[in-house]
Amino acid sequence: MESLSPTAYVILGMLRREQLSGYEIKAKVDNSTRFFWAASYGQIYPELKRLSEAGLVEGADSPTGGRKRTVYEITADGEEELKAWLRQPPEVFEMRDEGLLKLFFAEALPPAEAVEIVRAMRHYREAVNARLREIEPDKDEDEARYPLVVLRCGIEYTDWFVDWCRRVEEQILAAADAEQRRS
Amino acid sequence: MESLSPTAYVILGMLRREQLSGYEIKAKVDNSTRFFWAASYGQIYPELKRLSEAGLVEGADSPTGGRKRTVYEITADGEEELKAWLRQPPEVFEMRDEGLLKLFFAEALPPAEAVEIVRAMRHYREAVNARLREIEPDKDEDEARYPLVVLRCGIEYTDWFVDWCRRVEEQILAAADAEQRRS
DNA sequence: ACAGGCATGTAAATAGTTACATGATTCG
DNA sequence: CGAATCATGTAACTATTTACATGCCTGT
Repeated sequence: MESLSPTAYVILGMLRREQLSGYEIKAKVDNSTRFFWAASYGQIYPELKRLSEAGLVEGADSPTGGRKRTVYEITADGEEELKAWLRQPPEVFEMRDEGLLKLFFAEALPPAEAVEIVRAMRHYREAVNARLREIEPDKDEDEARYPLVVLRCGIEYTDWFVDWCRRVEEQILAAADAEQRRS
Repeated sequence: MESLSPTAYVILGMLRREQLSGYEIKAKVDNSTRFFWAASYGQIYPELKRLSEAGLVEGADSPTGGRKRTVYEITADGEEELKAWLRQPPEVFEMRDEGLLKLFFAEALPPAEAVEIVRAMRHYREAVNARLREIEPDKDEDEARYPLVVLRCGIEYTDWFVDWCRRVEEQILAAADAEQRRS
């Protein structure tokens, strides 16, 4: 069998706990894994079709009133595929942070403008932190142990990042001050 | 003017400090921004051509012996373009971490296997941390202030992440223990 | 002589986002 | 009634990686 796209496993993982429609999967992803693994409709719907053809999920019509709707359920094969993937060591660790990239090149700007880059980075992380803290109390400790562990990772990470930004902001301003006094 | 691809700015940023060939740009990226902004040959060479056509960089033949080689230099327009970009608030903050994704779904595995996911994550971050610490002493404090700030961000981040992994590993094993004793 | 690094480039494949089209239902 | 949300899907675009092809130079 051809290997599955990484996004396929997000779908299998989500379906392992409950039956969901494509629309609901997208909503779940946006509220949880999105911060370290996003997925768009453009991937979810075609992928559901492929998984269905491969026999890893099964769809059933389940209209809400007259609105047509297909809910998917994971099959035994799907669950095996998911577990086999979980047992492989993770390989993708990617980060694309435009803020860090700009800061890296910030020598091209005066300190007062360089510090703005870090401030923008901090504001973004503060917003994410607030968003994650909103989600936290919803989770039931027992029912969602690992999702909660991961969520708290996000909170702790953004806490650390915000603190780092604050320190760097001060550092840049202090260095600029010292330089000005020297001249 | 059409807006530039994000990778174009990596090139402009690198060329602002010194003239470089495409090959050298790739090497620089691999030793610095790669951890938060990668670029491959497949992007660098075509992008250099485009930037050259747009007048933001200028290439000059500079063969090493009989081996042909083109070094690029940033133009005044290129520098303006770079600064204008640096002044825009950063927008891309993406992360794709297969380890966190697997951990999120780890309920499908027994704790002894779930903990392996976290261990793999830790080993990866430990390796990155070691790599960054190797690079650190090379940097001259004054000549590369911002690159050093960013590098130390990477070290601190991986330090934090490794510590988080250790704590989660213990937590998972402790929970598994408690559950076993209960039955 | 040959391995490894320097050097440039392209083609194909894969990934992923965005925008759009369609239409039903629910809530205020 | 209109806006928001539920629901499914596709097309076009952008980004990016991987693999390959080519060939020179340096050190062993």
